[in-house]
Amino acid sequence: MAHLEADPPPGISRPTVQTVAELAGVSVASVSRVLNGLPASEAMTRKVRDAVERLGYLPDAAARSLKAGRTEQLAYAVHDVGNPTYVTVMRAIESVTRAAGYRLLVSSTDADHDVEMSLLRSLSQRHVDGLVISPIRITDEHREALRNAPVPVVVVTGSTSEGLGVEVDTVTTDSRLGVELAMAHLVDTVPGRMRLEGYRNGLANHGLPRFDLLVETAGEFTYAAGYQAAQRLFARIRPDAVMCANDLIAVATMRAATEAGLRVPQDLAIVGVDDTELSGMVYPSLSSVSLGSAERGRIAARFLLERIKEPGLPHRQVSVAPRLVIRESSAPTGDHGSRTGSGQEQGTDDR
Amino acid sequence: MAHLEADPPPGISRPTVQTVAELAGVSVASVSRVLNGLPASEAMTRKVRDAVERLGYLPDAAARSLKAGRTEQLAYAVHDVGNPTYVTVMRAIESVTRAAGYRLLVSSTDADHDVEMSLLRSLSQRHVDGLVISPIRITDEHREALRNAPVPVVVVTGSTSEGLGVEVDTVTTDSRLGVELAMAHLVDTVPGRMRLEGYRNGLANHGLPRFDLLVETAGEFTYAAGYQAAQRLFARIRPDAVMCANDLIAVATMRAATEAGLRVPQDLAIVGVDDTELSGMVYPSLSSVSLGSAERGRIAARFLLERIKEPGLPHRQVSVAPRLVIRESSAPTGDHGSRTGSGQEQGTDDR
DNA sequence: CTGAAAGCGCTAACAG
DNA sequence: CTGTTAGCGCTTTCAG
Repeated sequence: MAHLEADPPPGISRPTVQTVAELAGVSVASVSRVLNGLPASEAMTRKVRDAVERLGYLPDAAARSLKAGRTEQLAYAVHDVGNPTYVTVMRAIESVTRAAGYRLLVSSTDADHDVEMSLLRSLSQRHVDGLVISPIRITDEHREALRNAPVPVVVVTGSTSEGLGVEVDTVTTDSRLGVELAMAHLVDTVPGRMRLEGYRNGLANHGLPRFDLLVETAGEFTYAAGYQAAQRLFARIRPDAVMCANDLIAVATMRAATEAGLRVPQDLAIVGVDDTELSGMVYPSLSSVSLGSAERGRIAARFLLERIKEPGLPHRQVSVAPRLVIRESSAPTGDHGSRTGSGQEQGTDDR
Repeated sequence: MAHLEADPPPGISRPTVQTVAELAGVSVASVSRVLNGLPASEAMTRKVRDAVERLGYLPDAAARSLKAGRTEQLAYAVHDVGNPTYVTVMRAIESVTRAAGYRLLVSSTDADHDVEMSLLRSLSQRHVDGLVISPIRITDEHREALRNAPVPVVVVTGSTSEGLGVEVDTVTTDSRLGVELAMAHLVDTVPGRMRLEGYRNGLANHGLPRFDLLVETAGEFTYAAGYQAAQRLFARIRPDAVMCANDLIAVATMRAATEAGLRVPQDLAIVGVDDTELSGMVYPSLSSVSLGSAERGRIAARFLLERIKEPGLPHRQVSVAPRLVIRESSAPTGDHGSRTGSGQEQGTDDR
């Protein structure tokens, strides 16, 4: 790589303010002014725009950022872009930040811890003006990186933050409460199928004794893992209801149930968590605990923008209330279908 | 958490190489060398690392990019991050580019043309070293922007490129051929349900006369649009098979069919397009035309990396062969369930 | 209203 | 092996 004057093989190096200024016969300062909409004479403006047009000039973002100290970009770092939960959060963040003139970049770490850390570090190295991150769990390394981050960071999680241990803005939700809502619903609205007393006692005495197999999938919130766990479960017992850790697992459980000869919801009620777009698409549609993804995203975005504007702000931690969205998969009556289901969201779009 | 000298809230500016050099009692050049792993003495290395540690120093990406001319970042611009097709492409791009040491940023334009253009322009302003874009359709503005782009761009589309009209690397697939495969499959494997002769004639004479209602949804490749179109369709006729423009629409059609009292596949065969992750999740699982998303992503990534390395390369356009993946929704026999379906991908993971 | 000039933070020659 | 120095491309005082 002979580096010398760059590498303009067939091409002369791309134009700079310099080039534009020369072609326009004005100073670089004037070019900059025109480009940034600062006061300039009619003639000047025309000359500069002309030159810009002719050269196909585009300002260099790196140089501009260096000087300005801002990039006009924000980032959202997630484990898995494919997960519908993050999609909902992301859309919310984006709509808020875009309105404020920022571009949102999404970066996926694919559940790799090292990648996540390197991302957290490098993205915050002023490639962006701020960062929203949805980590699965917070390690000491995270804490360290968050503390050092030269740009504002907001953490969005789906589960209650167990006292993050760092001073950061945090938006969480009480997923435990959400699951409780779902449990109450299952117990109350699906009577006759469930041995209520034993169930309640079991819950009280040993935690969730009949869910041990599903617990095996913890940490792997994927369709595949859910499907296998559900198969194992149905090979052993025929439960009356299954509470799944997320929608992907719930949908997988629905399939496994059908294959095992269980009808949903007549024989088996199923509830998922996250209230993703998926829940309204499957048949029967899936009851799910909404963790307020859209709302969390919106709040996170607002927090981030506010902190960018005013870095000294005290750190805030809010928790969004979970909400149970009942659909066909746990409908009280065996009759599901045209009555309940259009497959569309009913009411607010706040997932 | 008093952090020593970090955390100057009302704040002294963040540390620079300058600061580090002073604290370490060495020159800025030495700091840079140590940080970039260039030859340095043991003692020097220690001193610098020490100072870096104490200051919590992180290099400024903008400055580095400005100097180096590279950002080590690539971007993938899509209309809708929520669409599973793009997710597959994205994963493929990322795994290739990450191996080459680049970070991938995803940017969603939410089907907004203006946003897409502004994104295309600004992202390519050297915020990234290269760009993959999946536009829905190419306008003159696109052509203009692509022509001017100061960084390499690769276009990935799902449909055959109608001669893009610009010199760019392009990765497409012959979706028309894909649909033909699906049509042949539907006609051949679902006999007895279909009035073959009339159907074939109809195809030959008038295009796809019985699909007019679905055609209404063109341009809106969403679940909601698909659901409504399917409802309209089933209110008018009871088709033997429906070929849907993508998986989202197909899944919506499945629900509408069920609600209309049509069993899938016994009464109605359904085939989607894109072979997304969704296709294996729904019940019955969805037959779908694979447009080779993963492969397209991989090729696009390779093209981009190669062009970054060697800008003078001639522009390439490749087309990936489509492939029909038959699942339950169009299974030849009315018997579906445990036989066909695990809900898992069978064979290659090449969507 | 416009031009000259001083850097933003970093890397890469070039000397020493 | 280490320090000095000249910019990368742009914005922004400060004079004119």
